Amino acid sequence: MERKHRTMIELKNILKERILQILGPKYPISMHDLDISYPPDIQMGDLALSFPFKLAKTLKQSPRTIAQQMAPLLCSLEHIHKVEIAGGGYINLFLSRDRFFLNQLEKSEETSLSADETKVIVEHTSINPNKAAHIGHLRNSCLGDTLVRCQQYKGEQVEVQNYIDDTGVQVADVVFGFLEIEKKNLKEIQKIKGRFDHYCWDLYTQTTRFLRDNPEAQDRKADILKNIELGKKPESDVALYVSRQILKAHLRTMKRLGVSYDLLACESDIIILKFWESAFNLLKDKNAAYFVDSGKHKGCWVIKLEGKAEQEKILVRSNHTVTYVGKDIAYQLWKFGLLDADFFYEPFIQQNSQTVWITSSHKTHHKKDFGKASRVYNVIDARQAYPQQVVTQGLKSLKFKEQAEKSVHFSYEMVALSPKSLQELGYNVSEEEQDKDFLEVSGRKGLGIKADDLMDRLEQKALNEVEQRNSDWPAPKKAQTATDIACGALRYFMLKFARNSIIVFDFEDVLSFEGETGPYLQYTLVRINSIFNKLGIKKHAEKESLRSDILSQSLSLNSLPANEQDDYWDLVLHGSQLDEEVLHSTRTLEFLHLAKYTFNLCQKFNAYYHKYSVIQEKDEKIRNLRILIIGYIYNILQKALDLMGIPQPKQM
RNA sequence: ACGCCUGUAGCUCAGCAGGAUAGAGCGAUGGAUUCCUAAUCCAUAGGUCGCCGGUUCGAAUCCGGCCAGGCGUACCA
Repeated sequence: MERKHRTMIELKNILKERILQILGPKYPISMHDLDISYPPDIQMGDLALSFPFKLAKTLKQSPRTIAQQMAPLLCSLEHIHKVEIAGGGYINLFLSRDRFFLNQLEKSEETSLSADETKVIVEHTSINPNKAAHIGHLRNSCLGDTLVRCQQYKGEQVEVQNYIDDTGVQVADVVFGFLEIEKKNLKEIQKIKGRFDHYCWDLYTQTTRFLRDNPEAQDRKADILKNIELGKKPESDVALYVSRQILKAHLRTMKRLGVSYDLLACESDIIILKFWESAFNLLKDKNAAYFVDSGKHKGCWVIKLEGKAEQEKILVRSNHTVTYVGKDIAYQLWKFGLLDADFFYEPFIQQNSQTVWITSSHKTHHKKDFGKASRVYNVIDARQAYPQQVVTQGLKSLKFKEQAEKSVHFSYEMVALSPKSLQELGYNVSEEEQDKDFLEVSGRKGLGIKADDLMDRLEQKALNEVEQRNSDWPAPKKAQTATDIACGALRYFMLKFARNSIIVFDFEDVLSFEGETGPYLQYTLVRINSIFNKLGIKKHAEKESLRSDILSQSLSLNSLPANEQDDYWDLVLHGSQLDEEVLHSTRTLEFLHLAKYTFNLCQKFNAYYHKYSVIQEKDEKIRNLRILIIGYIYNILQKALDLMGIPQPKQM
């Protein structure tokens, strides 16, 4: 009986099983050898088998000879209409094109992926709530949000958390600035007009400078930090106000990118609810943490790093305060449901139709079930690899082996600034800095590009482009389209690089809407939309009914002109690989695969679009086939853009 | 000093669980607008895959060494 495949992944699995059945009894071949890849050129075949190379040694025959013996046996494979030997010993398979395409069209709404976990937590964004978000934070959120979308697409239940360090040193700095430099009380702070996060951006820089020039003020700052932790007024009230205001600003910024969260987990609640005490008890019980009574760490509680002789990391300082890593171990334990402590929750804001929850230290009437994940991703930049390793070590030392393995530091490199872009921003670049390839973004120094400023600039540029092309549109439509394009441009930009590639920020690159960019992808979708519009089809239901009309007729790609057949087939084949790319991206945590796949699909489509007209085509069979392929690509493209969080304007 | 990462076209980057002729965008040059929107498409030029050695039928990809750059190794986060 014929087995239907929903996607290329499934077809490959079906083929692998069958090949193993056929060749297994005669040759020493395993599932592992049976990797099915793609030939470099569609003329050479649709799928490629390279296992003859792997068998050459054991069989003491040339790969080509082996391929020649095997090829005839594979001719009977379902879905395959031709087998060829190529190169030094490849076996290339040609699919039955009509059958494959019809199968794809029938099953286009399904995926072949499935969940592996009971619950996945992704923590991302986690910006210190003391200043405006900058481009480095945007990279974090774009990567994190794409991970979330891909995991959901795969079928996982995903919970998105954003960690709010509302009692940390950075918040204390700004509180110091307000109280000691500006001499403002809470009421006066509340009266500040304009973008509060941008105000604090400057104040933070000013404070850093002040503290550098006035070392004696450090005592007062330490005092502030302590009072924030202890909940003493007025410092703690100011800290709370500042951190909540900035948090709201961050959420607004991220909303512009289509990024949202399920839970905002606050460090202040971790402290009040004594998460650390619970974790500390566990660590002490199992001798995972121990007290040091001599040497440079005298008086501290530390944890040992596995495999690294003499390496220990401080969890509790000699003044009895807990380090960030210590609190993070407690938080990580809680995420896995391993801690004998829990938060309370209350709604923080409504975003679209979704409630964003925040932790609370007071009992509330809301019954929520956050945490208890079976896998956790922490989206944190590469410079924090070491503390992240300590967090995982905490789990390991407590013998939570499985959880340690499923604690993933989703690491990515920073966004840096070129000396050139710094000059564009009006900074004085020193000679020493001039010679560097890039300079690190520094919130402390105020060195960086604020996320909102960049978004504003992108939107302005997009608006100019929209004006040029569609001057007759109503203003709100122009504005919305510009917003969509700006978001698409930024999100694609953040995804197109490998994680461990440092992005040296350049305005020209980000502001580009041509070539390998988000707007290129959006434009491709707009073009397809436009064809449907001209065909008089605007609604999804109309598209579906046209599709089923066409599908009810007997169709064959052979009806297409000879030169078109391969171009058409190339689109079909490429389009079928979305799930494979999502899986690949999710496994490697490299979403550039998905990005580049989508870009590639658009390139192929745009070339096709240019060569073959749908509306002008007189031959009904050909026209129908073209309608099918553009609808097919449209669906795939929509899914791909959704996964990357790239908005889909109807026109542009 | 140790640990991790990076070095591929003029520039920015893919490709690295070994596999067919090393790709894309930008930039450069030359073309396409009786058009389903040129935010597009087509063509041309451009490479010692940092260097040396090793493993292999086969190395940009794996291993070792060297060179260059970055990041990290806080009682910061």
